[in-house]
Amino acid sequence: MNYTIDHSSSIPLHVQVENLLREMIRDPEFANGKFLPNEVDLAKRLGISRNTLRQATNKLTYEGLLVRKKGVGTIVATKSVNTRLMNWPSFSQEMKALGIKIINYELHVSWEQADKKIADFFRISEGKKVLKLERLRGGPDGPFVYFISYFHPRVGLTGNEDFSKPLYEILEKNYATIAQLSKEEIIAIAANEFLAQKLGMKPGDPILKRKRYVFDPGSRPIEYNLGFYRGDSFVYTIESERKL
Amino acid sequence: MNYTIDHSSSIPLHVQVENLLREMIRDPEFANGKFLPNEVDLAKRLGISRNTLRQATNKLTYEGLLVRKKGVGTIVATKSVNTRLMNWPSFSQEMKALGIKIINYELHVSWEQADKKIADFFRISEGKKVLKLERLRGGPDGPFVYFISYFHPRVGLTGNEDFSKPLYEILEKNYATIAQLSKEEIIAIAANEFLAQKLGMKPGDPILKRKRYVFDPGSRPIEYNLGFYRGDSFVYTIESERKL
DNA sequence: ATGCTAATTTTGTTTGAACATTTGAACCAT
DNA sequence: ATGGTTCAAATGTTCAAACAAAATTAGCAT
Repeated sequence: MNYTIDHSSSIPLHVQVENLLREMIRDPEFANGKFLPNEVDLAKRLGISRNTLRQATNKLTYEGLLVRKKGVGTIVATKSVNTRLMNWPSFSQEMKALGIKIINYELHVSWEQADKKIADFFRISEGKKVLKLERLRGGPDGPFVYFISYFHPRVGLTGNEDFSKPLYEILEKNYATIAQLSKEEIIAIAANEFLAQKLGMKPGDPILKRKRYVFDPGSRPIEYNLGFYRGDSFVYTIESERKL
Repeated sequence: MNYTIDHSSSIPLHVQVENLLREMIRDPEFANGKFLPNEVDLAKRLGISRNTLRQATNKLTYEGLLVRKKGVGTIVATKSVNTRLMNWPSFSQEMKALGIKIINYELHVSWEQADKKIADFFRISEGKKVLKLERLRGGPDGPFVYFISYFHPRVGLTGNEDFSKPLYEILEKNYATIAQLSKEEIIAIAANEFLAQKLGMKPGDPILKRKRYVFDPGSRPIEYNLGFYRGDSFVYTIESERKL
């Protein structure tokens, strides 16, 4: 592998090194607990000073991607420790971060009359048609989440979009609608017959139910989302900060 | 205000400066959009090199407490800008918001040897004694959550505190320890014999398990918290904002 | 073998210096 | 006034060097 940096480039060396290291630690040769070359050598190899190298590693250390230990060396943080504050990860991003390849097991698009709950949230009249998207998704070992999404008519979805692609991509690229704020509710429920069958569980098994209300930058409702996660396979991770 | 630092102390200068700056920016004189003294002057005034000062400001900048602008100066981030994430409600606050009066059904305090998991999180040696707090709490209709908390020895709890009062009150008032950041994991599990008995459910019933890692403003671990919520009665609510 | 000691390796801390880049203000010519 | 240039101030980048502190390793004495 030939990780090198460009001294004549206009972008700062420590930024180049930072990006380079981000690639490095994704590389199986270094990933997950492996040692990085020691600072003095690595700096020499890259043709930069140790300080500049540390400028980059400092940032990655803050983010929790690297763990340094005095007298020992620098290792790539194990995944469990990881999970840095991504402000609001979409499902695809969440899974990618965990190194899980997403498989769509089922995908169903339909137009449905808004019931009271949805009409209230969307602030539209009851009975108006809204797009409903149902997806059974999971990893190589089988499905582990059943999604139901309703979209506000305003976003202009036709139902003919390619929903195998990440949702945020469809919304942002094709419709310039940017989700901004979400409100969530999470509870534990027992699987009913339907969900048990979809997720490969027994009725009564624990399921994580996540309701998500999504708003655009103008605080207008754009999506109502329900997710049913297999209790044994999904870990929902949150990182939050307290107001002073 | 005579902010000074101790050159003979064993704790690194840049850490002292970092803490000093944290106080500074809470000071009304600097808080909220005010300019910090320029780097060269401030370094000189503190009797340290500019690099050491930047080591501290870098961290605060990364945390979003300071905003630096080339050619202009460094200002304290305004709170509105800094509200990058939601407030972080404690259990008491959550319940109060829902209009539920909290009742402590059981309360048990003990000292326990830290196992590997806890020792790792607290960054202490395995087997060291830590305070363990177990609480069965709920509303008028019965208990609906079982809490287990472990506290870092640093916070200095004796075990004789009045734990019927809100935790954050005990920590902030008596020990000036302010929780700042938390990491959470939520999964759905089936109730075991013990939890079913405590929460008045049947074994196998769905339970929401919440792991919470709590850090102080210096990112030092202070509490490890486990919460087991009755699936049918508790709603966990989250509000988050997306970075643009 | 066991346990202590010393050497080595590696990251941590700190300083000083030089130059680049960006911003804003002062100044000047039209 | 307007526009452009210059200058000063502030942060940004980068290097070289020295010593401190912690962890591991090697070696030595018992």
